[in-house]
Amino acid sequence: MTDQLKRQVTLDEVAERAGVSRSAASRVINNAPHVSKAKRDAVQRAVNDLGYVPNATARALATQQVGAVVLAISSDNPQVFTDPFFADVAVGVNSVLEETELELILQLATSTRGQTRLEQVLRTRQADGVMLMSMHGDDPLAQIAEDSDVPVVFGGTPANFEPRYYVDADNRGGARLATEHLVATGRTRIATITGRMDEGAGTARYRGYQDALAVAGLDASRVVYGDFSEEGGGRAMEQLLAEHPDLDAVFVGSDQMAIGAMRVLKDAGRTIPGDVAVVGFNDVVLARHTEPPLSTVSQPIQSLGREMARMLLALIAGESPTPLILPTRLVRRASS
Amino acid sequence: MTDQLKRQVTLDEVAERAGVSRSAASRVINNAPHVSKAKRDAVQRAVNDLGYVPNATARALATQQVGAVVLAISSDNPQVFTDPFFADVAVGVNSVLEETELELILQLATSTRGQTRLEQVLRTRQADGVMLMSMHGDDPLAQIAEDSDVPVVFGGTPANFEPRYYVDADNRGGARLATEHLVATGRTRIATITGRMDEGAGTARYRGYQDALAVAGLDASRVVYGDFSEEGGGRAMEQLLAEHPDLDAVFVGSDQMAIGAMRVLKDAGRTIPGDVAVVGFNDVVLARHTEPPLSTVSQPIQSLGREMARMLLALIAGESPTPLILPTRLVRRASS
DNA sequence: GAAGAAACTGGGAGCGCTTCCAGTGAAGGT
DNA sequence: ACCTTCACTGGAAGCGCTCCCAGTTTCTTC
Repeated sequence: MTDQLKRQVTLDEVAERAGVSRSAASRVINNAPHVSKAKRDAVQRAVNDLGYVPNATARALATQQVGAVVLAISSDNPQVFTDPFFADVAVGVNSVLEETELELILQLATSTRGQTRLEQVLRTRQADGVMLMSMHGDDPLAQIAEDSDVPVVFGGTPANFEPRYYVDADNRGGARLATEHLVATGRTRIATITGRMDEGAGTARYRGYQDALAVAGLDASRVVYGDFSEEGGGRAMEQLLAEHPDLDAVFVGSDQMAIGAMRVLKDAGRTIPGDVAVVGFNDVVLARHTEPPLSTVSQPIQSLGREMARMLLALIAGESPTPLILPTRLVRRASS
Repeated sequence: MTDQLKRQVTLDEVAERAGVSRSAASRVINNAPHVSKAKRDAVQRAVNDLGYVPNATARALATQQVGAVVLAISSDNPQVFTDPFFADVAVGVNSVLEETELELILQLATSTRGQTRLEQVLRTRQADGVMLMSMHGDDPLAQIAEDSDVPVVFGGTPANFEPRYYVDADNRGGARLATEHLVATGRTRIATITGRMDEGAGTARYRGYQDALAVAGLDASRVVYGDFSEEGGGRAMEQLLAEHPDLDAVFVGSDQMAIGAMRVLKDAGRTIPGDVAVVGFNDVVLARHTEPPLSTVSQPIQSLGREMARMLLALIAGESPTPLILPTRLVRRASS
């Protein structure tokens, strides 16, 4: 950081050097029409000579467009972003944003301050668009976002609330697939550990479980409500074992919880999949490495990010995209 | 996105309602001196009544400060960010930025476009500061960043290049710890699989390995160069086995590679840690769940992010912080 | 060759905020 | 009572860029 902050080259200087007006220079920068070839070239040359790069801030002020969108994770847990899930989403989002001029602002709205800031962005258009993830059912931000003037697309859906624009994975379908698979392999006393019931993913997966058992005519009452965490999964499994010692399979609402559950199962002396089959959801890297490797439902996470970004772009362009539900598929491994 | 984009409340409106000049209003917003208590209160009230929120863009233009810093990951691999490592760094960075007014821009400079953009940010001060991660030795961005007018702090260091401001983990010390541990447990034919040798982390860990063996008076020639990936680790292990079938331990430059190496080891019929002890580096979550659980060197990743942010803040404030090296520690598990 | 259309061109008014500066008046000192 | 001193105050000049608009030039077409 030297002191001689060499002043930025401005449009005026470019215009002067090219011998044209600032308006003309601006036009060629934004390649708008109504500039003669000669001037266009002159400006082009001046730009190169001077190494001119437009000042994004000034442009933003003049055009009333920020030139940035935010990817927001709203949660009470500062560590959520630590979930590899989000990194994947971010990669997807980035891949499509990279083709545009838009910056990606990361808002981990995990403290009150963060929430407030996100709220202000939503209310006062401090970004051209917002992608909102991991909303809990009663998060007031959901409604604020829905009412906002700035384009918002949800990633996943809160329970009890269907946003206008969202992209989600087919949680219900995936859960049904998983449960059907358990049925098909001869299990009859199939339990489930759900995710948080105030998140769409939690309830949808539970419904998928119910769907499959209803069709098969099996009892769907072996359920314990979990919280998506590994420890929570362990606790839930203990409770399940206590209340339904006869179970021969369990569909778990997330891989994290499934890992906790498997540990408890093993500690209790049950073999997997001999005594009880386990299938999770998400297909995190870890699932491949557990003992035994975990059967799970895989969702295209990077695609989710990509589609969110695309949908947001469409919204910004003034279109009205329809919500998107991405397919999930069963990945069968040794635990079932 | 309704059409009635209710125009934003401006400072002028606040001033008018409070019956003061715009200058005065501006002063109280930025709580600068030279405003009487009476006016201050009046403005305060107007702000609340109107729900005024300053326009960040306009402010940025006037103050010549962007109000945002970027966290950049420069790499040729679009998937790098998928490494849970970065998510952790981001969480750390966010935790300190949350206390400030600064936005966090994520730059996954993974394509040519991305690199170019990052370069422009660096050259034309489109951000108040930059945190740069995962630089390869010959990445031209390193030099550009170092010469830039905008404050830059490096996360980790490229090989052959010591940036002015950086925070890094004590890779060499950690590697030495790991290797000493192998020595202490009676191993004598200790091999290593290195990381990419154009990254500081790669070379430093290799040196740590050499340090320990030199002190112990053991042979340090059983080395194969890896690339930090799981497959690369597997290939490296195969080569090691072929060239040094007598090895009884291997220090691997990253957990990812260690996982690949363990698979190859098992496939080759060697028991872990019976025949050969394995220790990795990073302590990714996965390390806890491998079979057997992987001994590894843990580094405080979130702290790294936090310290990078803090250092950047200091730089922006005009201070001259000194580089920081964070401690690493050995986590002993069943693989050694 | 004249009229009308079409394509350029540059002046200037902002976008919303900060900040310099000259001016005002009250408080303090002698 | 007079002169400083100093906290206020608001007007005005930008920050760098976009874009409307009126004026000018060039091109068509009879």
